[in-house]
Amino acid sequence: MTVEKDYQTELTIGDVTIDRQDVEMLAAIDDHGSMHAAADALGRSYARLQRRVVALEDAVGAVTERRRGGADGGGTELTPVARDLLRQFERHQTELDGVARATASVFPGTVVDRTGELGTVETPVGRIVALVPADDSSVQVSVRSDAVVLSASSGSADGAGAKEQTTAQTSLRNQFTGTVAAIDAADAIASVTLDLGEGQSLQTVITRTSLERLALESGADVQASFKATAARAIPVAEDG
Amino acid sequence: MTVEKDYQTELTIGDVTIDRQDVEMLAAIDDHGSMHAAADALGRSYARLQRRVVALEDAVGAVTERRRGGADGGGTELTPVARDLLRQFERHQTELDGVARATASVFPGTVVDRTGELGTVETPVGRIVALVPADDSSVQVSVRSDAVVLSASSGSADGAGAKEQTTAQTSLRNQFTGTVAAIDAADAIASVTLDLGEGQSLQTVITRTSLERLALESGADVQASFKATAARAIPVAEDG
DNA sequence: CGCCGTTGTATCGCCATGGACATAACGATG
DNA sequence: CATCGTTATGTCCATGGCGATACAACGGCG
Repeated sequence: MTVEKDYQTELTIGDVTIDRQDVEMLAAIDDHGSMHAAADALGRSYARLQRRVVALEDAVGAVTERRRGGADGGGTELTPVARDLLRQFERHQTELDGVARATASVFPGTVVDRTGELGTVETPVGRIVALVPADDSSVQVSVRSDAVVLSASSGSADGAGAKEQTTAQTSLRNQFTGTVAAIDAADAIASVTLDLGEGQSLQTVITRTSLERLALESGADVQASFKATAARAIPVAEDG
Repeated sequence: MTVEKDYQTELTIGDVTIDRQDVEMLAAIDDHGSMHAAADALGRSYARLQRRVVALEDAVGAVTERRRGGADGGGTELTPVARDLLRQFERHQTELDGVARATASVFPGTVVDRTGELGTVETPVGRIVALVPADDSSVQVSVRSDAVVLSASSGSADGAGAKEQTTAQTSLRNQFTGTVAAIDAADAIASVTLDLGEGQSLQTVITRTSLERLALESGADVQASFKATAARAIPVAEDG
């Protein structure tokens, strides 16, 4: 039994919420130039569609310019407001698509310190500074794989010295060293799995160019860094 | 007229989708120990709630253990499967909450090169290597503020040399220099707005500790870096 | 063995959603 | 002025979601 994480995007303006169906409706009107043709194309009833357009305009303002009469009988065109709405919806959706599809690595831990939204979480692989939401002590820290920065661990300077230096001049608060456990390279993007020890692994997505530039290969040592604001702690229930 | 970006999280298992209402229902059953009490607490009808539980079990499997009879008349308890569902839903939601609340900076541009999912986008502030979805040339590049790494620009080495060196040993493909335009510091987290020139700005969220460590103040020069896999290009309609 | 409070199940009715259909208004064109 | 295809609006009806109610089944307990 597989569980699919899903979501429905929508835009709320005042007291109406525009969902995917509304967006498809507006797009169809834009495509066909009339509400009748749009309703026909969508397999919906004209009456319902027209009512919805009126409802939207009541709440949002002028969304369409509707003409009736004339040689062609009239027609309906979208206003810039409507096009802007379509753009915003599209962008909202693709943004969520992007972040929702991205894989994440999860580390169990306990919150040992807290300052405002920020906290320090004790995990098997060390302490992670992350965003901690409410007042929970038992949490899971989730790190999106597109937020993890890899850097060569075998540079000229090595060990704690290099680490100190790097953290001192960037805003990367979390830094771990690990060995490359697996590389899954596609055309332009490669997924790299790091073994951090203690049975914990960290997933990263980097470009193939970076993969080659860092000369990564299975078993190699690398440093993985990520910002505290990219790590999010999620409360976990105490029971099993 | 403000537009609120919103979304409804849900879990899809087979042919049923569990939405927030279902989750609240299960949680109420867990709280009160019986479906009657849960329906009462939620202000819903018992019949409807009971039907929903049956429907869920038809699709998901044993979600509750329902006993009838006995001194107390019986009761309903959640199975570990149900608790696991609740956890998954909660985690899914907080994950989306986290990334959806995060602000993002947007740069208009055109795709000038493409390799698989990856592409190079020409923007007013320079070229950005980003994930480009479909075959569009006119795009907007969106960079989440929690994915931007700041580093001191006024280090010992300066200019192109330092830039080359940094990019060579990390997986950060995009690097820009800018001046701090605004700092909005909260308890533990600060929002930093960079001016990249050409009327473009880049927003970043960093910890207050990093803010102090980098000695950032308005007008200071900093280097902002982000991974190509953290930048997403979104197609934009050609018309206005 | 009856009591009790719960779970199971069926049925009715209300109401919102939405399609099907009819009718009017509109305005350029012939 | 009639035509024509569209918009605008109202009415009817089917469907589904959901509350309300009723009744049976259950099983420990007094």
